[in-house]
Amino acid sequence: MSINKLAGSKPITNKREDILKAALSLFAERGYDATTVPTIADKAQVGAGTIYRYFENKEVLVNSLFQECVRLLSATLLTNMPNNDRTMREQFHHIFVQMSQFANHHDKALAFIDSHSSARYLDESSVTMFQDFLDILRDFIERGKQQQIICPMPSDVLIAIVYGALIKLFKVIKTGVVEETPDLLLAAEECCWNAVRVH
Amino acid sequence: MSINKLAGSKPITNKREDILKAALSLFAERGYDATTVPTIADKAQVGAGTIYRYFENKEVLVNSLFQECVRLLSATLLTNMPNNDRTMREQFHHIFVQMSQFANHHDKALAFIDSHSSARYLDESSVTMFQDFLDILRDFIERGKQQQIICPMPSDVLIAIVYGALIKLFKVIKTGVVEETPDLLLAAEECCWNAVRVH
Amino acid sequence: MSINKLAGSKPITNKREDILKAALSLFAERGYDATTVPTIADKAQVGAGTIYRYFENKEVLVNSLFQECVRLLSATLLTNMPNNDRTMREQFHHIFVQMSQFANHHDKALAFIDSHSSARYLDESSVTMFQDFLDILRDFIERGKQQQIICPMPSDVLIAIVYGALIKLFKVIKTGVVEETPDLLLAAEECCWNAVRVH
Amino acid sequence: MSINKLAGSKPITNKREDILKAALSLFAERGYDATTVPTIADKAQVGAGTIYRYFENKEVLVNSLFQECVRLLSATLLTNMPNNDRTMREQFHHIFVQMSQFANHHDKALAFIDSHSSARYLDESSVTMFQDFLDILRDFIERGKQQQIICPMPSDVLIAIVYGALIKLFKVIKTGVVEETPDLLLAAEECCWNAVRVH
DNA sequence: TATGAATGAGTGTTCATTCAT
DNA sequence: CATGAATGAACACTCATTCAT
Repeated sequence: MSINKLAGSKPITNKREDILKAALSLFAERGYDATTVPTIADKAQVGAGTIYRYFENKEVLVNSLFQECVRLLSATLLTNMPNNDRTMREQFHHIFVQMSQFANHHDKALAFIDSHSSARYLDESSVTMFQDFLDILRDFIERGKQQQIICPMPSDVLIAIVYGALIKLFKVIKTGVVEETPDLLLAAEECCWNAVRVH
Repeated sequence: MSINKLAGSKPITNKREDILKAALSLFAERGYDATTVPTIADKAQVGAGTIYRYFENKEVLVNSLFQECVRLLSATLLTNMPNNDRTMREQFHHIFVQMSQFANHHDKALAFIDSHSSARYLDESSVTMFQDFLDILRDFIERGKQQQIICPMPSDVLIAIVYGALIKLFKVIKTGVVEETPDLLLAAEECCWNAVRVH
Repeated sequence: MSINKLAGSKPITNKREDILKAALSLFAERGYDATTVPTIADKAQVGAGTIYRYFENKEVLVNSLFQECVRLLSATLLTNMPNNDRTMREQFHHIFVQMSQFANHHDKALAFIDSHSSARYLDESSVTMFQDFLDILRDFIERGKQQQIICPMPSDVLIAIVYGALIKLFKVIKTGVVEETPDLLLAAEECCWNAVRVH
Repeated sequence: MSINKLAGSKPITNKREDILKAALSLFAERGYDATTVPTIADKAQVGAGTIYRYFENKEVLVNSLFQECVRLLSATLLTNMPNNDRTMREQFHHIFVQMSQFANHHDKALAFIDSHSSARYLDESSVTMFQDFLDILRDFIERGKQQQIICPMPSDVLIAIVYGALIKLFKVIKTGVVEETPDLLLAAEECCWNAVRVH
């Protein structure tokens, strides 16, 4: 029996996961079109043909990966999300902290999501899932507007501002240009909050 | 005399411009790697070989285009830039308005610049030119910090927040999801300003 | 077990060999620049991409082929080369006979070697290997000069004369313009020997 | 009036000659297929289109050049050719000397002729003209055989031997590997003569 | 007459995908 | 299940040739 198997259980190394991890890293760094399937196979330490056992083709792979990343991001945002008897500011703090955690724990996932979120090869399911993620922000924004704590502007505009700011913020932190300290994060969070709150 | 010529001047239809325009549109929409040279040629209504009379290869083309776009964006930002005896808020208004104008007048240039600004095929000159653009924002930010009008945070972080917000903001406006009205722009400008100013 | 396999051995049809054989035929007949890679692939009965699994590019292919041909020619010349206690004439007989055998057994190799031996795309290794072949002739010539059996002239000149004569001789025989008989070969050998020996 | 024109006469610089000269140099050095028409135009200092005023296409150009070179070589060989009351040896001396002169006076013509004499793009007229040149050697050889001064072998074989030797000989001299002195030429001539004469 | 910008068919090469093992 | 050799369509790029000037 293979050393990789325990009787009746899953293999210790999961090839599907290896492939997704390799693809994430490469898609995030070079983009979908500049990443070849054999390169993914090399990085995942599997044969090129093996990728086609788990994903019908390259487009299915990128959609699977996108959905997995977005699902995880949404799940992260929703984890322990304070309910509505907490202040909007506390809820925003939660969003910011969870985004930050996601950026830290899933190395290139945020960059991958952002750079691929309007790609021509995303299928309906991927687009929907990304909208579902944005809807988490939208819900927050709209509740804030109802409570007259967040600016009375079209939600899409407010989402764009805060999402755009967060994406570039975590990107610049990731590059190491600035040191990530608790104080810095708190200050940046305050900036983003100031962008959307009523003054 | 040909209708295409004015005495002593260049031809009215400039193939180099046609190629750049077609490339901008395609690179912005599909990305560099997914855009084929023949497709650019078709859209520019020139032969495929003609592109190589004007640009040594595809990489030179994308760099030329990138530099031309960034140069124009920087020039737009600097046009009639109020000098330092105007308030920071007035200066920010100028930046915001000029960015908005650029987004309106140069259809896909902002999206192209943002999605290609950290591409592996950008040459040193392109990278420098993009840094020069960011330095316009940086100068503004740093003068604001000196005057204690802008938050005392690392400039790179503040640039990321405001640049990220602006990029996604003009993108969502461009898509037509929200109607671009003077009031909306003023409100959005205020949001972005609130993100970075001292409270 | 497949008919194409013998236990522990390579497949009976070797694609690398097929490609080299097809390339030899085409390069010899039409030259390097007039031979397209797809044409080689067709003749070798492989896909165009397959050639690039075995050779990095067309230049590597032509160099590999050149080296293989020259190595084989040198090996043929050196096979059973009589040692120095045989007369120069006997040694020359051996050279002539082996060249003739090579021309007969390796259909277009001699023409290919000659027409490509000063090509701009030959790499250092190919050039060296061809010099090594010429050095076999040079060694012979110089031993002959020492023994005052071969004309006291610059070796390069003598090599040119005898190599030039042999090349065109085997080419005309190959074309079938003249019938190759043992007598003809012996007479031609005598001609070539007379060109360089002392009278 | 142009400085290049004298009333009623030909232009001082003849573009057709310039093109042929440039083509000879490039074809001899890199071969027909590796030489581009624009490169010839550059070297000839004419526009690319100009070449097509003088030659219908690239194949017509190479055939015209080939024929001009071979015609000149034949003419050189026949110049002052001693008639039949001179000895065969004297006639061979003439052939050798004239070939040597041709190699010296027409820089790359001999290399060009040899490397292109069996090219697929030569037309009937070119092939005939090259045969006519070989027939000069053939006539000499056959007269020598009749007089039992030259070996009683197929003329094609003897031609191959002496022509092959001469080609490589003048090539090695041209490269400058050996210094061309009158003595060297006389000795080399003797070698070539020994190859074909009866012993 | 001479030009060289423009062309598009054809080149060398890559890569998503298949399938025999 | 897993593989990677093999494929051929599609790519970036070149160049013989044309034609408006």
